[in-house]
Amino acid sequence: MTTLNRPGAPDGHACGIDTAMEVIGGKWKVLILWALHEHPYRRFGELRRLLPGVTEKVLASHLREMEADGIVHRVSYDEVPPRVEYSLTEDGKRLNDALQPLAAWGRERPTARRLAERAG
Amino acid sequence: MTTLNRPGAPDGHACGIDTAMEVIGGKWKVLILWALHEHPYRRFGELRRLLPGVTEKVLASHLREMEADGIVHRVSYDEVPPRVEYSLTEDGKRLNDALQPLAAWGRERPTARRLAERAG
DNA sequence: CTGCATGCTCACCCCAGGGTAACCACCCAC
DNA sequence: GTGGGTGGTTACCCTGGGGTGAGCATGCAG
Repeated sequence: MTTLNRPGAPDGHACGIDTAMEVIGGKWKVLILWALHEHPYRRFGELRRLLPGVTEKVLASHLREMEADGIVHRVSYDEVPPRVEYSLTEDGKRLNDALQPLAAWGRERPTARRLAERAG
Repeated sequence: MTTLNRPGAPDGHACGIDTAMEVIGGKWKVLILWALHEHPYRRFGELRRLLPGVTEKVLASHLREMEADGIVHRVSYDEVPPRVEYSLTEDGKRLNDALQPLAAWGRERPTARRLAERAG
């Protein structure tokens, strides 16, 4: 069971966060989202270069899932060499917007304790 | 490397989302956050009952990490039987607030494609 | 003495998600 | 014919996060 198995949340709330968490649950998904937000209409290789450390396999599978989730749009041009362009859908843009407060929280937070712990 | 290994994000943005994602990265953390938001000052056992499916081990370790991250506050009363109360810190409350747009996105989203796919 | 209730810890196992690397089909430049 | 660049796929391996179940310290009710 990879989903959060809650037909009704703790006390009846639909909550919705778990839905969102599933969609952005991959290791690189928020970064892909962010990259596509900053650089609309990128090709596979460009995205790969924008995300140092990601492997082709993982990038491909993440993009595929995000496409299935309707947050990225994929356009394949029938050329040689092949060209594919990825962009955010409207829903993806809204997701990105919804992530901004979280990003702000992350940036503002008062010197997280566990970061020190990890560094040490 | 469990962190997202980005001294500077894709193109120089600090981004901050990855920080937040680390903090809420556990399977049950957002639900704990939510539960503590709806029911402030809950005991371990109560929390457990609020999150059907979570095991003691995982709940304990998640609470521990969240405490280390400064988003939950733990108060242990020297009684018998032991009593421990968990609550959100100010930072935790802010995190919860920051999650609301995400929750809204999750609730509003137009019939996610992969949900159907999973059901089928 | 037994059981129950609390809030954990410990030892163990399992599997999915992610990493590694090779390969494919296509065409062009050399 | 060899190499490069495109956007992938396939096979395999490996780690760690989470699940399972037991145990522990304590005191009270029965």
